[in-house]
Amino acid sequence: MNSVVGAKPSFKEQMLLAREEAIVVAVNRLLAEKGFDAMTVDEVAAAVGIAKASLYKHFPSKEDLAAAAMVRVMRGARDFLDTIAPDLLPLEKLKAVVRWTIQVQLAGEMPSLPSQNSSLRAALTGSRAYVDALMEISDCLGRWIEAAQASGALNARLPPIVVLYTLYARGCDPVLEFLRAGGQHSDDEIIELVVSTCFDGLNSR
Amino acid sequence: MNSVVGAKPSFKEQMLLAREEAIVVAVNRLLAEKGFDAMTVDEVAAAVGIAKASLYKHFPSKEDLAAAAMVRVMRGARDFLDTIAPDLLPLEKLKAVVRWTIQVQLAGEMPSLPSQNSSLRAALTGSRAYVDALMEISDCLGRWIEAAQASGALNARLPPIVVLYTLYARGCDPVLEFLRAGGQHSDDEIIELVVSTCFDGLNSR
DNA sequence: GTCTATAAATAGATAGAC
DNA sequence: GTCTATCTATTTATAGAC
Repeated sequence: MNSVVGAKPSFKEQMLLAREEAIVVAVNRLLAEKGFDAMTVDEVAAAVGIAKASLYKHFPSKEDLAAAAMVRVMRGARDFLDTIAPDLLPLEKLKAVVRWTIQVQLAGEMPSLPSQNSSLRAALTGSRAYVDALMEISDCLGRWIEAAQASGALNARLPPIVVLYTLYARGCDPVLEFLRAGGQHSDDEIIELVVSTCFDGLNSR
Repeated sequence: MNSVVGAKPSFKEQMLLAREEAIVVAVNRLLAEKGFDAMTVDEVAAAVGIAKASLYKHFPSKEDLAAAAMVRVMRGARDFLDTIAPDLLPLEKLKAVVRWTIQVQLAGEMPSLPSQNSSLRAALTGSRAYVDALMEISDCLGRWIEAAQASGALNARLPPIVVLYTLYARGCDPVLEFLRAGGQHSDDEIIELVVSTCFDGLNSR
């Protein structure tokens, strides 16, 4: 009974998890590069170096592959939140999150999913791991947002949900690729420019 | 020789143009609803009410259909720019453009194209009408941006190209659909919230 | 679990009659 | 130009041997 939660995984189970991790990493990269619709299961199999039929032994559908990649990203985000110094001001915590999000995108590791695809939405909302991670993240960010608004660091006239969505939207910001394609700015410059426009806006002060 | 530029179109030619306009309108709506990859040519044919083969008599490929829809949108944007009162302050002109962009999106008339699809990019960059309209728009917005920066209304430390891309990005802002799905805000409220976060940022002043 | 081979469905595009 | 019918390629997914 090594599959019990908390029990030490057997060697075989470790190999299985390592293989599935390799699959999810490949899916993650392909989702970032081409998006869900353009990514094919054949490409995933080729990238991992196994047969397509073997893929389907691990994940029952293309949607589940994408969901697993999203779970990985969400858990990475949640883990990052835990590394943020607790003594930072709430506003600085939020800026750190946005910087991290942009870095993931620039590293080619941010999956891009079509927001309207219903079968994909079903796979995501049906994934306990995904929903849980997303809720943890939203709760944490929500607390920081309210604290920042209470202290006057964030515009208190904006509904917190608007702030939250605006931060989430930095994770799929097309400005990044445009700026990168222009070739006029380094990645660090791009990060600071986007953080600036996000928090300070375009107006001068 | 009624196809000469400026000549009065014959009745037949008017019918042809009207039919193609109906096609492009349907494509525009489907592109806004489902995106390029998820939209099928069969759906377009069904929406217009003609056979798929007939579609291909008007447009040689799916990419050309999407390009025609984009040309329509770009020309609409360019025409809107011309309606903006010349005596407005540059900053107000830019805000008016963002409001218009958001309204188009909320009306379900903003095509969503995958930014990485190369065959689609080729069709767009190969369309004289598209490139011309895009350049006219960028030139106009660029002038307003520089004027707003010169007058101190816009943050002059931001490269104008960053401002331009940030404005363009409002055309595919996922915040809109999130807020709409939440059901807590009217369209007018959503517009003002997004305009506010775009120009004023999230920080308080 | 991994493989080869193949099924089943779908999509973009075309042939040819009218 | 419009239609029906079809082609061709691709894609998700599975069967069955090992």
